[in-house]
Amino acid sequence: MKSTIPDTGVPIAPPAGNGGDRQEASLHGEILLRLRDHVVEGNIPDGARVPERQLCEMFGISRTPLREALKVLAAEGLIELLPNRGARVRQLSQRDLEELFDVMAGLESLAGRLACEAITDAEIAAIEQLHYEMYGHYLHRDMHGYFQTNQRIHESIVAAARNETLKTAYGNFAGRIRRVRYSANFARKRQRWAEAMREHEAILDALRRRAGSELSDILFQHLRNKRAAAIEHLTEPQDQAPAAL
Amino acid sequence: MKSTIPDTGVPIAPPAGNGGDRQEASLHGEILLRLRDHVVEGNIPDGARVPERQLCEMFGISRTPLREALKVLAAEGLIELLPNRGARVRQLSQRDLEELFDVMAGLESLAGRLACEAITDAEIAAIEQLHYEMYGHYLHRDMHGYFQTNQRIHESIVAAARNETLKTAYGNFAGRIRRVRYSANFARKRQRWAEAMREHEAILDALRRRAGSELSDILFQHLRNKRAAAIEHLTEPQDQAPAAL
DNA sequence: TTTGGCCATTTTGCATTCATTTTTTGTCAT
DNA sequence: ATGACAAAAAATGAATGCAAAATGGCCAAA
Repeated sequence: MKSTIPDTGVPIAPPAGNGGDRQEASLHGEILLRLRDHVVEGNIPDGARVPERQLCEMFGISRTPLREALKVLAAEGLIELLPNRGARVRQLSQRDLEELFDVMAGLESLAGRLACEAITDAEIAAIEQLHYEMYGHYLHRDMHGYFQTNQRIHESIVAAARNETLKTAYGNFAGRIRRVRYSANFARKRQRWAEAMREHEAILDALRRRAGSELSDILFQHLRNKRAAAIEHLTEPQDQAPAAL
Repeated sequence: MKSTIPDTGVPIAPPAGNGGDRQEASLHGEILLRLRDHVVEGNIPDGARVPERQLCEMFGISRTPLREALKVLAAEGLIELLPNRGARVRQLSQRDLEELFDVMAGLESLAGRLACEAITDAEIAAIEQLHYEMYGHYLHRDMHGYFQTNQRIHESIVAAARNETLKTAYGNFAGRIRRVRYSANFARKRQRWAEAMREHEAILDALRRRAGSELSDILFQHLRNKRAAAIEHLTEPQDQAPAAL
């Protein structure tokens, strides 16, 4: 029996308006963006098989552009392609996470070093602004606000490095660990939280003095501590994390 | 066109790396490796249009797997895909090169830091061995040998970092600037060469003492100097550009 | 009840085909 | 002769078709 392919009702938002730099003329590019988001946002359970046909119906396209997008996502490390057995959302082992966090640490460390070479007073002022905003969230115990502002600070440092290649690579790696990164900040160890605030003070201080090498060290250590918190949080997820296995 | 791929019994490629795997079961994977090599080795002039048909004939396959490989190479940054106008070998501007060198510097810097955490005495001894070998090439003014050994030293440091994710990323970026990197070492400024040797002494020294932060700084500066030499060499290539390899 | 093999169905991988878009070419007018 | 315009040719983007492999079900035998 031939199941009629629903070519009319596309359940997922079509191109529509795009905010930012996300726009692709071709269909495969469009699919790539949407599929990447779909995966990063965690709509597919870890390690689950994802039949092409299902994704095709979901996006209302044929298999060719979808398969092209899958190949790219596999190259990015978001999914893995098993020969003749389809695509799976890549299951990140604890070791994978440790490695990813370290690479992120290296990239942010680099970003800090480069930022000190070129950052303007205005940019520093903007980051200071974010810092105080984040401090406010900290005082109010506003986890979500803290997380958001924290992200923006780190992104500001990366932007201040004035290196598009670095920025792109940073974005790629960040995408791979987005969910974990979020929960890492949610580790409700108040002590770690206060520690992170102090580290951010040191970051700001080094940035003001344009002390590249020093900032590099501080950022690396900061990310290393975040990594420890994340791993710790994942190792004992009895708290409230979804079992997922 | 029968695939006739010998069943090596390799069911699943290790999920650790994605770009560095040296063998693929599927045709598109095979093509990806061959095409990447083809591009990296410079068989296609910079910025030249590359008709799909031509590549298809070259590899003896149809367009589908080839196009999949092209998408991946574009995602890696080796080529660029112009909408409805085909693939071009990506032309690297001077700014692109500067950025790439800086990212490489950041990754090696990270590698050095991580290596200090886990490197064994045997590994250090091996690197020392390479170092003296390289010194021999330096004394004999053997550029090619020097380049090769130099590469192996840096790769050994990356390997000692024990981070497959880092290793893969490093390999990707290294591929993008392979030719330039080579010619960078060919800059026949004797002064720079001697300087590089001294820097390598310092690298080895810091590595012996497992001084991670210090090694991180040295490696970054070392790559920065290499970057300067490369850019300088490219800016005035009237000298003797090693165009044809 | 469990285990192993056989066959139907589904899914993947690649080739081929179809529809646009781009590029080239040929003709005509200035 | 040169430039503009139109049609032909070619290339790209996407869809479809087909063979091989994998998945799952079924039944027989231990």
